[in-house]
Amino acid sequence: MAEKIYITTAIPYVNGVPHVGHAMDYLLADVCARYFDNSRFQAGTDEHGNKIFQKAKELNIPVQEYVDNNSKKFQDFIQRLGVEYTDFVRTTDQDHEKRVQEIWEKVKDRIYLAKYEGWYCTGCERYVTEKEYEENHGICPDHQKSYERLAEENYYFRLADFKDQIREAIESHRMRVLPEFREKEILKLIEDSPDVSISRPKSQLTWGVPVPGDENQVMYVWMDALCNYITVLGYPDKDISDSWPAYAQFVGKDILRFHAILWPAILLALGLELPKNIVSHGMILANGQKMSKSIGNVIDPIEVLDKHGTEAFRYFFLRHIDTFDDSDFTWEKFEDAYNNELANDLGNLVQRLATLCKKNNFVLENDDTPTEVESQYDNLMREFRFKEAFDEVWEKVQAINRQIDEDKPWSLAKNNETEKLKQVLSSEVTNLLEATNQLKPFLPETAKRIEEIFSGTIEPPKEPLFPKN
RNA sequence: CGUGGGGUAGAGCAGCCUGGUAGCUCGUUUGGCUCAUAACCAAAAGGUCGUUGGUUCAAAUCCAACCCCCACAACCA
Repeated sequence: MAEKIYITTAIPYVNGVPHVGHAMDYLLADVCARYFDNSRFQAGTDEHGNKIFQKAKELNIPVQEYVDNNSKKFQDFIQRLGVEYTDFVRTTDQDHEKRVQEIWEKVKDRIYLAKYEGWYCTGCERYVTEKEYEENHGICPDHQKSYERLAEENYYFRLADFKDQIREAIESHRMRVLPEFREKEILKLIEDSPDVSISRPKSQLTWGVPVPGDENQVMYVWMDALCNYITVLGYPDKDISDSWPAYAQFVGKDILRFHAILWPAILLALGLELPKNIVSHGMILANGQKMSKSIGNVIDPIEVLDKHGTEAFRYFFLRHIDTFDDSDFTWEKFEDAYNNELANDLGNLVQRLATLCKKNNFVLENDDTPTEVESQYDNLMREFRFKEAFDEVWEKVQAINRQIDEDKPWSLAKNNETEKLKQVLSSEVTNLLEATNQLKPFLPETAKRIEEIFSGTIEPPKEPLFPKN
């Protein structure tokens, strides 16, 4: 058996409930994993940091209990998306914490202690950039407080040591950054990326992994969270060479820079190979606007799932949300896609074709799986252009509707042209099964149902695949 | 002079890198069919391709300038 293809998703910060945007990582990774069915699939949750610590305090529950609950919510969410992972990592796992500390020790010669000075908001409990400071005229808009000039000691990671190697890896496509326009962005960004602060004084951050050998410092998010991709495999205790380097790492564009610059630097420091592909997707907008709690336009993915189910959810987010770029979600678009495409194009096609087969006692004779031919579909899938690949599948579905209209099997039946009728139905069903095969990574349950319907005695489903409301 | 993306039919988008009759989906109008979830198929209407200039036999596509929108800018997916 060939080695497994390792696929990863970003680990969400569990200071809230699953957001519709989280779904993109999982869905894209799942499509990829299902396409190369021999894959190892990581998912997880990021559970350290002040926001979580405070949130738990506000709710007056122990922090560990709080993150346990929230992590569970994400696991349930992933399951409801029909996404099947093989490994789940939590940054509060003991194994993870221990391994991150070991990793820290291994890259110690790339880490140095330095003073950080900047404008700090005691309300937000964070430093702001010079620019933000100027734009807000020195006053935090969220808390109406003046920023304070503070200084503290942080450990920094010597990113500068690896810039050339990383740039070379990206340019040579040894490590691909997708899509292309993001690659350009990252290549520009590398130039003036400063060393990254990877710890905080304990006085400021308690809920985190202690820095080994310095009881006054706690690891800040990056070291802790990014390393999940290898700690979950067992690094450094275990040999991870059957999974690492990852074939594809899926991330949102907002955290691409950390995955395409800092993360490779850490890997290089460890002497590990770089991932083959880093695939970034866009944000989901609501009516063209960024979703935010203050505007109140947040789409709750659970509501969408409750209303329309897993398959419809996957359909919309994989075909009508661009694989790489920002896209708009509106209920109207969702419902149009459901009715016009899932119900009318595909659902109705299955229904009419199954009925035609049944009425004419047609059974597919050689249920050999359709011959797999290298096609545009495969090219697109391998380039992670899932939406376009999905379009390709849909074109096939629509072509079968056209074919049935042209063949007019009902007339053939009326005129007793049984041979021709058999031929025509056979071709139509075969085409549908071919399309179904390609549908599998996107809509696995639907594909399974269609295959069941057309195997053996063909019986149209009593309940339509996608009932209209 | 921060970085990147975008401005193409009523809406949403593709085409631009590798110039050569302006395309897709939805919506609208009309016709066809009856196997099907009032579904399916066909045809039609609808565009100064942000603005101005340049290169060229030829520009949505290349170049220059400008106008407008959006995202990112050390943790709000």
